[in-house]
Amino acid sequence: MTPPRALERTGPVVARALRLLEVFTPDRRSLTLSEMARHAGLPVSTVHRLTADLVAWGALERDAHGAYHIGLRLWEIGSLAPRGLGLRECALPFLEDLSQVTRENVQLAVREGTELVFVERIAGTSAVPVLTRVGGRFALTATGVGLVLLAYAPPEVQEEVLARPIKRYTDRTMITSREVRAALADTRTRGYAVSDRQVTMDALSVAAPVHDAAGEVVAAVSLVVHHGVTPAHAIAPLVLTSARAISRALPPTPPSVAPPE
Amino acid sequence: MTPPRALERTGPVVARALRLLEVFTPDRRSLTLSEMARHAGLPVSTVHRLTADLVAWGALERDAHGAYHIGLRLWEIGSLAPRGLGLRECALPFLEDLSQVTRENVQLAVREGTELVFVERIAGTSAVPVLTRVGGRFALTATGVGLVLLAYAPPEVQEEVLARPIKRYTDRTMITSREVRAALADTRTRGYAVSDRQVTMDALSVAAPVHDAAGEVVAAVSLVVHHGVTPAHAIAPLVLTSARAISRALPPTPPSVAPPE
DNA sequence: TTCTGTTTTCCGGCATGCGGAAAGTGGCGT
DNA sequence: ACGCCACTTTCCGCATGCCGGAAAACAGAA
Repeated sequence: MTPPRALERTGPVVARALRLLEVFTPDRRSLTLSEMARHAGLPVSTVHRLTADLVAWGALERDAHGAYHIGLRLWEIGSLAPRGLGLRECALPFLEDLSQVTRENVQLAVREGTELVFVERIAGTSAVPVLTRVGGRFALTATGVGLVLLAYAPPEVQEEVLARPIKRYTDRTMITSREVRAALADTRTRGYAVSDRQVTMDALSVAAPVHDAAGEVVAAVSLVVHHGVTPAHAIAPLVLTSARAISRALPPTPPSVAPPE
Repeated sequence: MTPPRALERTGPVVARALRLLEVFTPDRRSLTLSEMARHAGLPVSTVHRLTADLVAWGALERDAHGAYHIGLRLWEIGSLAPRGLGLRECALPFLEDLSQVTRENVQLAVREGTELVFVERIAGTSAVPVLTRVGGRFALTATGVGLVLLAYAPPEVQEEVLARPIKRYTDRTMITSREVRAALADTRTRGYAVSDRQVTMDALSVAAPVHDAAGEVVAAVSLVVHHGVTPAHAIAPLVLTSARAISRALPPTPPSVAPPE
């Protein structure tokens, strides 16, 4: 049924325990002991022992039916992540301005390895439905924010992403690495990225980079509007301005250079 | 200088690694290796080894200066906590209504052991300054949300909280367990709690319980207004209504009965 | 330069995690 | 009612892999 996952049951250390947290995903927020064991590729008795520790600390919680969930404690600690809530708090006022003015969707994302993670998303009142979730992941190749983050990512990351087959969402989604490379070049020269009907057929998004004090691109903001109403170049100044404002509001300490992979 | 922390360096297991995450707090979001060791009460070499694992997984990140931070990965996983982002997502629309109508502060909190954790906080445009942070902790005895959560908490928890000395914020803060007991009783009979100048001298908060499908109190909502403008009983219906609406919006599965302590 | 407070590496001993197996639990279909 | 099956929990002996002192490599500050 559920692919039991190719597993190297070799157990460095804590890695084992962390593997148990990884099995929770946006669409699997609740798991039983044996489900966890299956998904993590670990023997049940081992999982039983480890979960006991995790529950004792509050990283996991157990409900009335005996199923495990991610615990509040973990959320609490997680909310201290500079690139998570920290970034969100800095950016929020500006994102709200952007949202109020345009009544459209605003998104804030950072890169994590070869994917992106949405840190905030404000739904405009009359906005296009988008398929994103705060804390959710997405490919770097299709969205506006993704193109920005990829355009300014280290070359190794770009190569790794381009080497793999590219996910298609609509029949306008770029699928050859040639197309993507061109889009990345455009992004760098213009200073902002455009994603026209790449993810859904009714959305157009324009995204701009957020820099830290050291000049590194640490995040990307985007505005997602209905396709065909306003041209991208008309939206761009608005997004660029917000991105600059956020950059200026970031704390002087570099928000950390994460070792990806 | 920094209290090196009374430590039982006895090392069950994973507990050790989790202890390393605990050393991060809202006002200490960035720590060096040896600071972590000191605060966790563990030998440096042990910490060095463990952090390596944590960094490899993404629970911690390391910045240019070699300092450690909570990693984005942890935030990501943490955002799957039903009592964290999950709850927030259910409640947000209602909280926003409440905020828009009153232009005051709205707060959503859950109980964790003998304290409360703020899950969301919306700052009204003309609102009283409050000293709370999303993801932050607070005593159960002073705020409106706290009284609600305590009023419906299991007796052991109530006793434990009342047995300890009660923290004072203003000279109107209740400090005897007798006073608090009375307030809890009032809360239960009225169905909502009032905190009048208990935390700051210019704020009045009214809070109501949020129930899950099983009828358990799982969270509390509150409205924080300027003291002296509107009487509490005039605000109560608004808060009660919102709390009911949120209760109805919660998923049928009980959001988990956390083993506290 | 020297000195103090780091971070990193190394390694031998033994504590501790490991996981198979068997006992305990519960839900479901017949 | 019964027995079946899949799940959870407990137990225990083996050897794995963690543990942390000590010393080396490093980085600033005086």
